[in-house]
Formats: sequence, structure tokens, C-alpha cells
Amino acid sequence: MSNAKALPLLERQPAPESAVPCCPPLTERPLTAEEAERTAGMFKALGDPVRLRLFSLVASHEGGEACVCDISDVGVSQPTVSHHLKKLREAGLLTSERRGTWVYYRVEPSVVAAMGQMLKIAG
Amino acid sequence: MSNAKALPLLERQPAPESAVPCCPPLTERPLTAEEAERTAGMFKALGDPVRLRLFSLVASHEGGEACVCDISDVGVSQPTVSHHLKKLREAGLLTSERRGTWVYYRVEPSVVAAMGQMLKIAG
DNA sequence: CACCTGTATCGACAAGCGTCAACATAGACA
DNA sequence: TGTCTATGTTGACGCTTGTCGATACAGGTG
Repeated sequence: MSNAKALPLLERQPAPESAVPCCPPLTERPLTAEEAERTAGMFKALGDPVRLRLFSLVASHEGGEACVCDISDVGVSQPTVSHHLKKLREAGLLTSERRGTWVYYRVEPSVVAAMGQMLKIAG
Repeated sequence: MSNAKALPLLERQPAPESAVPCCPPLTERPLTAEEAERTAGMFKALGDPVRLRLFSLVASHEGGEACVCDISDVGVSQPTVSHHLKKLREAGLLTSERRGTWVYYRVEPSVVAAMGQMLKIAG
């Protein structure tokens, strides 16, 4: 990139690349290949019924967080629950924290908001 | 773009039976297994980078619709494009209509709105 | 220390998915 | 009719994913 001038310093770059309000509404302009690559992972994470249930269990739990023990009754084995929670974490949709014996998961609001933003329908 | 002559003013077919204001926001209450099963398919459809690009190409195209020929330059072969468009159709996100030589795709707004609704963050 | 419970990881398997080349189908036009 | 273009379908291939049992790790309790 050829940056030959004193920069206006106005470009605000959202610092962490992990928790990213990525893209404009899908109706605004076509996504680039790179944007699509980054963003598809979020939708993919919710593209499994078990993960979608786990996510809604965390999202709707009182206090905004849920212990694994609160949400692990979704009809699959414990290792499978753990596997799906890891996927949701890797996609940036959930964060986890161990407190004593239990591990608590909570929703990452900015990422979910970014997804919702992309689905906004142009009036 | 080429304007087909003497277009038989497109009659809008009624939405498919799956057109769905499915579920409340994911923060409101946990999804049932059945709801999750139905809904995950929509997110899954957008969980592939090529499909996400195709969808945004249709969604952002002028007139709200796009011919396959307008959007097929996404770096995969023509059969693959057709395959992905079929997936998006089956998920209820796109509808298609043949007009003469070309096939036009457009977004199904109610389904996209339902997805956005689910991602609404509780204040 | 030993033991128990909650959660994550490993290894393996079947099923699903993305991709392509080849072929098929639909419409326009000569 | 036949040929050309635009899309869809088929069949096959390899990679990914969801699932489980077995096992490992972490923290509490006795």
C-alpha cells in the first residue's frame, strides 16, 4: 500500500479482528470473497440444530450466561455437547469462563448483532 | 442489461408453504428440537462462502432480482453455482423464475426477516 | 492423599457436503 | 428441422462434520 501522505487518522479500524462487526447488509453490496469466507463461519455455526439449541439455551438463560450443566440436555452425548460449544466459541458467538467446578458460557453480543445487521432488509 | 421484450408482466407466485415467521428471538426462550431442526437449515444455507456471496449478489442486485448470468462469476464452475442456488432455493431464501432464456433469482424477504428477528439482541 | 463430579480431548466411524466433468433440458432463432 | 446458448442434473471423488466411547484434565470434598 502506498501511503505517501500524512494520514488523516480518521479511519477507525475496529481493533480486534476476532469480534468483528464485519459487513454491511447483504442487500447493500455484494460481499467480497474474503468477506464471505470470514462471515460464512458465523452462519455455519448456527447451521446445526444442536448448536442452534445450545445457543438459544445460553442466549435465553437468566443472567445472560449458562453453565454447561444447565444446557446439556439436548439429546446428544456429553462429548458432543462439548464439541458443539467449542465450535460456537471458535465462531465467536459464545465465550466461556471457568468458575470453580463449572464452566459458564455467554453470548458475544457484537458478533450476533453483526449477523443481524447483515440480514437487515433494505426498505 | 438486456431487457426482454414484451415481458408477460411477472405474476408473483405466492410464497412457498415454508415461508415462515418461525421463531422468537433466540434470547427470548430456548428453541424446541423441532424448531431448531427447521430453522438451522436457513443458517446452514448461508454457512458456505460461495452461497453467501451468491445470496448477497442477488440481494444487492438492482431491481431485487438477478439472472444467473449476472452472478455466476464467483470462482467455481457453472454446475457448482447451480447446485448452490438450488440449496438456497430449498432453504427458502431465494425464489427462481424462468423468463425466456434466462432464470432470475430473487430474495424471499419474509424468510430473511425471520432470520434477522431471531438474531435480535434483547435490550 | 484418594475419590468423585464436571468438562474437554482423542480416535474412529459413517454420513454429509462441495466440487467438477459429462450429460440433459429448455428456449431462441435460422 | 437443427444448432446455439443458458441452466439444471447426474455420478463420482475427496474432504469435512456429527457422533460416540474411552480417556484425560480440573476442581471440590473427605
